[in-house]
Amino acid sequence: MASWQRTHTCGSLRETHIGQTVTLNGWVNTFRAYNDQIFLDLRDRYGITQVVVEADQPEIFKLAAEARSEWVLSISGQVRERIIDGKQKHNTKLSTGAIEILASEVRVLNRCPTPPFEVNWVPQENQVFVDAELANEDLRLQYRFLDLRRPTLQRMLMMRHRLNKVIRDNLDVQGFLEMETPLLGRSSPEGARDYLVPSRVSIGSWYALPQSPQLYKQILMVAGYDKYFQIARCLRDEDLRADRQPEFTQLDVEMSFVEQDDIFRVIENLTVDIFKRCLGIDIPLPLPRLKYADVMLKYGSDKPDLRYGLEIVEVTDDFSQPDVAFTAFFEQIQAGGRVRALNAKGALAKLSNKDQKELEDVARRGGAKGLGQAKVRDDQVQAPFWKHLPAAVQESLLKKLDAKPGDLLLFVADKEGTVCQSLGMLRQHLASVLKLYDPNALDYKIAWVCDFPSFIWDDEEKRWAANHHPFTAPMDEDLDKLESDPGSVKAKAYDLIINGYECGGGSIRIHNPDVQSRLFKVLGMSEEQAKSRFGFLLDALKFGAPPHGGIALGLDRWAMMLARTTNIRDVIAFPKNQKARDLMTGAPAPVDAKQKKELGL
RNA sequence: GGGGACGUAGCUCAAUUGGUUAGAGCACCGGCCUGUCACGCCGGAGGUUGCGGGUUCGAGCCCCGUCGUCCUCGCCA
Repeated sequence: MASWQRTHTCGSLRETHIGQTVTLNGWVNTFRAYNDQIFLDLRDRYGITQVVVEADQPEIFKLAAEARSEWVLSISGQVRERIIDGKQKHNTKLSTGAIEILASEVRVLNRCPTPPFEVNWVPQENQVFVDAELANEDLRLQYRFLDLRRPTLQRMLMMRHRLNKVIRDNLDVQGFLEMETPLLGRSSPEGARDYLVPSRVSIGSWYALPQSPQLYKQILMVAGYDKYFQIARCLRDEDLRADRQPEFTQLDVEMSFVEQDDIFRVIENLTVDIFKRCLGIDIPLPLPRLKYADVMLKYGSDKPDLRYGLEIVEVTDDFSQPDVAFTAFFEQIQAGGRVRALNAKGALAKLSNKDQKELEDVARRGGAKGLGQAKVRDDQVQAPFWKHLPAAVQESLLKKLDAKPGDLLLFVADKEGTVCQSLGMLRQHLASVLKLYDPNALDYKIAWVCDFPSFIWDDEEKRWAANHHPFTAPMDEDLDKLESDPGSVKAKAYDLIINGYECGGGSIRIHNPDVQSRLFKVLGMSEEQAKSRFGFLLDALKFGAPPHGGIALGLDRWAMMLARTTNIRDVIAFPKNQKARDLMTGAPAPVDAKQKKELGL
């Protein structure tokens, strides 16, 4: 008796194999049973092959008749063309559809109870498989081993493999070394909440799991490994989102003797390679470089989706005119605020009254107290405040906003940050409801955002905080203003954005211990505090640190982009839910009293 | 920590807005069928409407609480 092990996969057999005796291993995708004949569609990750079992072989026919969805079978038999009475019966939905296996051997490798939800692959005319109807995500996460059999999840995880492979190939060619850094490290107070691990051999002391390999990679630069990368797991104990997991993966890159442009070149080279080899798309270089201040003004976000225009227009000057008799906006301006607007082109016809009402909720979610809406009609503009505006201002606004009949103009007056946030959210919302882009198209708008401010004012703590992180170098020309005017200091920091997602971020680091000390001082950190927290880094910087800098790409988000999903859990084999729980394993879970005692808890 | 949506058969969803015995498709079980291919046809089984309380003659539907899931704001250097 021949081995049960496969000679081919379920996606590999073609007309050229006709006549061969083969063995396939796989899961029962679907079955169609007659009295005297059974069709089994056998599935593995390569595809589906139809198996026919005839009643003239009673032993195997009986076995096949028992088989159900998701049983694991080994089928041996002859490959034959699907042809009946001289007529071809090919199934064009399957790449293996010209042939089938006439079973001479059926072995049940494992049985399976009726699955809690259907995971069978559904063939389509274009020979692509789609999912059966999706069950609730929590149920699917609980039975992740079944969910992972779905064709779309398999495709997305294979895409992720391709992404990792391209990264390793590309960076190797560019001369980078892949190096590992510790998971058990030291807590650093800046930034996100740490996941902590108690030490058994040093009761009362704790490790922290890394939020990123940031400090280690800088030390590697000091050590002379001038081109480093790592596909690194990072952990942050913060609340989750559709695009955020507590543990996530970064492509961590660091280089010595570089400035911003060098980092851009390396990552642009990699980006082109990734999109070419993962999707067959050509990304034109160089990537656009946008200034932080400009994108905040035009798009109300530091990670704008550039697939559509819909730019925000500054109209503070118009509402500041002395003869404007509209006090609500004027009061905001008096208080130092701004008035900005969006033109939702053609929205009057495209949006229902309910849709238009919802815009106000969106603006409120962004922090605005209200939303000024002006409907541009053929003969007039409908808005409560419009009549309070002088004709010249009306004309100026219509011109600046390029207003045409059928347009809906949306105004927000507030503090600058609030105006940006609410109009930024409105812009995103409008693009979606007005269908300004096709979410299913292979349309990628990638850009750098740079010229970030070094510091932002933390209103709660009443101090300056690092916008990026405290090792980010200020622009050379701003070094003088470090103490006198921290708010105006710009950083050598940059983000990489794709379709509205922040997919990477990095900076040139401070390699001069004096500058590093000055920066800690601005952040309100004393010499002693800095020493106790980052002493090893400050030491290292003293021992001949080369100028260096780097970047980290959020690989989960890259995988989302490439796989065209908005759910990060789709590109992670074993993700956690929104409460950071693993519904399959039940983690986190209580531990034994004995375990706790050993750890001094 | 705040806001929102959802929770009805194994799964996906209905239930004329508080009114008879809570329905359908898929899945499951049984029967029929030799060219199906997400086979088809006939039949069957399957429900503490997440849980607890309340209002009412009467609750899947209304109210309160609670648990769970997702989205979102804060947060995420």
